[in-house]
Amino acid sequence: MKFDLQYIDPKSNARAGLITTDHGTIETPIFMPVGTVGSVKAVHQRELKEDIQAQIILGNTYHLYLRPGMEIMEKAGGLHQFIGWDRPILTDSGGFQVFSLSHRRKMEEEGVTFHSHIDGSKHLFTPENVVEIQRTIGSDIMMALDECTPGDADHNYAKSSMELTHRWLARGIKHFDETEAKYGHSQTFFPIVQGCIYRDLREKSAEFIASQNREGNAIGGLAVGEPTEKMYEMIELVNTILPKKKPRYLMGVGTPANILEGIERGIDMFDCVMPTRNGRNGMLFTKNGIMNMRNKKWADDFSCIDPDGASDVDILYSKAYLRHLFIANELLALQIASIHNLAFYLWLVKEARKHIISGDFSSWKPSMIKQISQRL
RNA sequence: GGGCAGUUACCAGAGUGGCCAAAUGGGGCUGACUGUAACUCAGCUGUCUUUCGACUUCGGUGGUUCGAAUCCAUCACUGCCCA
Repeated sequence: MKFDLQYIDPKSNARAGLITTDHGTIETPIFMPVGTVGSVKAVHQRELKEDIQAQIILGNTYHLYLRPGMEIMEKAGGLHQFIGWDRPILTDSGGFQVFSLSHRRKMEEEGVTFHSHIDGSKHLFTPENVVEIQRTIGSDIMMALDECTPGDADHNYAKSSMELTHRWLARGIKHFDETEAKYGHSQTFFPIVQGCIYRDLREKSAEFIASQNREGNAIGGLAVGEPTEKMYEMIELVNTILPKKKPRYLMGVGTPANILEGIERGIDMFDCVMPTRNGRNGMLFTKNGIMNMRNKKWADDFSCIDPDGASDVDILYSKAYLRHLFIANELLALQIASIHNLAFYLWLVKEARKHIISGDFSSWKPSMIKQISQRL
């Protein structure tokens, strides 16, 4: 993997760059659609490429390990082959599942023991076997096993959780460096900053992560219940420490506004389930604000979904029709909403990149945030 | 013409003397959703009131009773069966 930092906004920490992988180049800042189980829910690969213009998507170690399992994954020749996607893939390590399925797990020095949400069977993730699994998946960018510290953790818990994440990281890196990619394309390994909302911990974690000298770095444990302002404060702090010449990935974030604020603070990569999940639940993000498509007010609004929309579905279908599809529980509603929202997210980061390059990001951002935050 | 069953909120449908403004589903309205156990979840859905609460309801009318959606009479309507 290679990162070229192309432009830095004169008035903020926003940057534009290029990440090059064996599966192609990614223009940053970028939003990465989440395809947990090897599918961006309700969206075809063709739509991902043509309508949404996704440059990289996510997969998830935890989910793919449980199903279809690594035997099938290896026989398939890796995730790219398996799902018919020839662009880059990033895989999360399962650290977030350790957090979100917390009532079914046990953290230990060795790793995390958890029960499958599918059949209840017991499994162990270690920093090493998670690297192994991601070797088998064949993701271009793999993530270290971490504990995603809850946003309301106290300092003591956050500190020991962070220290465990750091010890796991050392083991993960060692294993990564001792093993090889399986399918002929190269892989890289990102460590993850933790530390909850505590400045001293975030600083310490960012320094430790930076010292590992990997090709890119991630910030985790944010947007997990802490106040939004705290999140911005932590991003700002961590990015003063993480190296400028390497991509920075803010994990799991967020709303369109969160993303612009993140870009301003020097983040290059984002992923979030929000455009797809909220889309499936009837919420549309547009340049002019947020719409709940189940609301009655759209029932006889025959104007197109979004006249300024970034994808064909925005012009092809009316608000009234999309509302009808949601109320009638039709699958097409989920497809249209997912395509629209993802296309909007990708449009937003592309637009941000343009303004970084043209040098007026700082004046463009606040007006954009104001516009997209309205409720329609 | 005779017999039987039924009529409950937007719909379906429980409730068969007080704990009933009335279960449950559906439908409707409004929210929530941030490294996806999520086409999910929550609230509201007779009227008035911010709440407490008050008021009007269970086909119509008239009774019985301290008290009726629930019991009785009668009328209307619906379904099924027999002529």
